[in-house]
Amino acid sequence: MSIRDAQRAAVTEHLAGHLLEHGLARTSLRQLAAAAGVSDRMLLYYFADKAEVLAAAMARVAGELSLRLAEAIPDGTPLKPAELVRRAAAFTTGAEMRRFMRLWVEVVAAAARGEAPFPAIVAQIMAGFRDWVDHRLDLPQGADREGTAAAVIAVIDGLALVDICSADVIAPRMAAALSALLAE
Amino acid sequence: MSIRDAQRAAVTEHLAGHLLEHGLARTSLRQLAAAAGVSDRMLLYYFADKAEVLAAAMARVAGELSLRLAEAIPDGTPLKPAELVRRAAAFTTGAEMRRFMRLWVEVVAAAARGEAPFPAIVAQIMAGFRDWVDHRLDLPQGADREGTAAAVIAVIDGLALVDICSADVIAPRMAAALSALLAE
DNA sequence: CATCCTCTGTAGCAGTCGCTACATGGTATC
DNA sequence: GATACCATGTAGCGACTGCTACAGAGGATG
Repeated sequence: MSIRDAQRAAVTEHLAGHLLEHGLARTSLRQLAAAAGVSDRMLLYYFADKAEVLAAAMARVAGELSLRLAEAIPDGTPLKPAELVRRAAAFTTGAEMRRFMRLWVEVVAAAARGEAPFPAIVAQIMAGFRDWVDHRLDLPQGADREGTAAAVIAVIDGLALVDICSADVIAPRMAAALSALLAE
Repeated sequence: MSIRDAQRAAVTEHLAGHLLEHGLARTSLRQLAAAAGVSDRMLLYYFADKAEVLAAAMARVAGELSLRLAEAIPDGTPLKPAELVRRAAAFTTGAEMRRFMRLWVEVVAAAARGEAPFPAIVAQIMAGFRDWVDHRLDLPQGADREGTAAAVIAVIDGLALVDICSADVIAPRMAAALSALLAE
């Protein structure tokens, strides 16, 4: 592996950490470079442009997220939707996962604004979510798997959205109340 | 009313429309001024600074949103949480309300980023949502009203979040699947 | 008529943005 | 040793950002 490739990997890791810590708040090239401990000039030597920088960092974040999701709820035994929502909600509202979810909401908003490279990133991560849910969903024949998977994701993401804009810690109470609302 | 106040009101209305149409994508002072049909110089004559411009426009949007919510589901007879979610979801995923919800998600993300004046705006709108839900919620004694209200809001917002980053129209299927997941 | 205040256009400031031209030291290859 | 390429720093470009200084037009008031 060339020096360039090694640096590229190291920088990507630092940037992923920076994004998880600060969200999309400090993402000018100069700020990203400072966070990664290199010059902005070198950032654009390792990557073609800013979009590629962010795409690489977000791909890394998505990889970590994917690992944790798979680890938190293995795909051995399918779960009824309500139970899947309960367990996923308990996981994603946990202290460690909040920064992932917060960044995710910010990235979705950036994608909605059409800001490159976020639309493509969001499409990819969202496909990953759908797969994750689909592999863990126990649904009767004839049910709308795709619609149900989307609904499960919506509930999880909704909890994150409300969580990041609430001053006090409301997530556990939301999750509990939600659990009571679900069938079975 | 002075010319300044009249212009201020007219400009605010144009800006609210601009935000609803384009989200937070085109919100530099010069772009906002062009959308309102005035010069950027005048925008800063009518308002103190950019934060006040956005705050005024968002207040107007919030007012419209509030009117429509109150109109869509009057607060005469309280509803069970599941039924409230169903009816609210059916309303907010409608074609006309999507732009409101999309803007809302973007504003929440901006607030999460700490970008003035969005944190204050989000706190205010969120309080309005909580009130709206609270006045329409039929809950047994002893239940966690605040937590349940937050959960209802989370579900609604989650549908919006998934909706704005989905290429095809998935909202109705999500809403239907969600309805099936809810108790009763 | 003189003076003041409200309104508005012109021009531009200082800062940040993404990105690039250029030079240079080092290393590998011939 | 000559040549070519990799890696990196310096410096800065042009565009855009939020915002402001200044001047002038026009009407109201003395």
